[in-house]
Amino acid sequence: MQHPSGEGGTVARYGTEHKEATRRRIIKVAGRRLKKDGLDGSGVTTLMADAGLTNGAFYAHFASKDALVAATITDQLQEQQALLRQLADEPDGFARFVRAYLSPGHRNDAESGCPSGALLDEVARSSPEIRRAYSAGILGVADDLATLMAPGAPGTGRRRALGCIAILVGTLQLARAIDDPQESEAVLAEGARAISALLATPEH
Amino acid sequence: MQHPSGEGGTVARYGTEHKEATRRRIIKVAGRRLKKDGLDGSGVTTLMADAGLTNGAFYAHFASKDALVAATITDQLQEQQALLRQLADEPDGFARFVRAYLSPGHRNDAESGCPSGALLDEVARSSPEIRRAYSAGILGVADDLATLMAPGAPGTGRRRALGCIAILVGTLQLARAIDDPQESEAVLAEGARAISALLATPEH
DNA sequence: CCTTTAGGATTACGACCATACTACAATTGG
DNA sequence: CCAATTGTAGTATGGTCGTAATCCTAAAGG
Repeated sequence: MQHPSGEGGTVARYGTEHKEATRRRIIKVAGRRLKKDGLDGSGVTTLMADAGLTNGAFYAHFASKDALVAATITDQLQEQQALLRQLADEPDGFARFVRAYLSPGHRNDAESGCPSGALLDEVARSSPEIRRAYSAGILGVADDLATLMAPGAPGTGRRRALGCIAILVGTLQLARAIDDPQESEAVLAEGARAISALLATPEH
Repeated sequence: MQHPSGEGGTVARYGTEHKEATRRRIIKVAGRRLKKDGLDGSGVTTLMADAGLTNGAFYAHFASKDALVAATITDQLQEQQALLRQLADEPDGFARFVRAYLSPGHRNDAESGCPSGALLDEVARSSPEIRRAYSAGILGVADDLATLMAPGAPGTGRRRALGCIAILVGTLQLARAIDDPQESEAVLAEGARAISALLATPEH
């Protein structure tokens, strides 16, 4: 294992970015699968098959399933952050975000939707590793959402944004769970009303 | 299977209520276990062991695990309904309910807390049988919560109550997931603010 | 151009746990 | 004391995570 006289060290036989690209592909497809079938409902074999690989290759990329879940949650929340930053450049960005979040389309497509809406109570039961990843990620999301809510005062209102996230997530989950189309859409509408009500109250 | 001449049918050798009592015991302890470890995280063997039985006896009481989960969710939501009815007789029942729901104690004790807060996103991914049980149960809860919110006008405001439930559930889940005591408590406080804001707005 | 070589993937396996089901035994009321 | 009902214990099948040995291939060097 030791190079007796050398410094050169490891020579990259594969292109340096090949492994990293594979890792990213695994994380991306795992995002969809985990949101669709849940953290406990998705097995390593299935997750790898989604990425076009077999189970054995998994542990060359991640130390454990929890490590993949943590990495995936971090990635998902960063993607959501990027979306919020993008909306910050558009007029009525916040209103458009809320409308899309509480839409029947988002309700019916958990696979490509908000990770919090799909997984929040499972995250709460998960290992510290996963909860740490979620906590750091959601605070970042909250900061960008706060900017979107009050473009004039950057850096303030993270906690108000967390309250807004709680409303959005709870509403989405309830609309998904209720097995009655009319009541489900009524829930989405009530969620939008709750957001408006929250915005109408003074900051603190 | 057909009794050729009889009406009397089955003669109960065990006290008629013995099996029913066992069934109820299973459902009660399953409520705690499922909320603690999740729907996917709890196995039939564990659930039966909690009730002091072994796995084999399970299928004398329930047709499948889904059937038990559905029965348990129905029971849990009926228990929540009973709590709300009880609070309706006391002054400031609604405010007290919200305060208890968004308390650190409830956040730290999912096992004996709200079933929606512990299981909502898993319910949304579950079989039609489970979703039906949840839907019927939560609408009952919403009706009683509506009465608690506006004691003067019974029967109205179910949808507003559903909006309130969404806020409570989302807030509780977020507070449980966040791995930072200060931010977690801030989330609980923001949830209470959101409820107040919702109450301050006109009905429709 | 061809061999060497190491990194990455495959297949196979181990130990364990899941649901579902079935004989068999224990219990208990009549 | 009988017999139905309830519970035990064990089985079947499949899925889980994680590990280990084998194979393949792409790149480096002669």
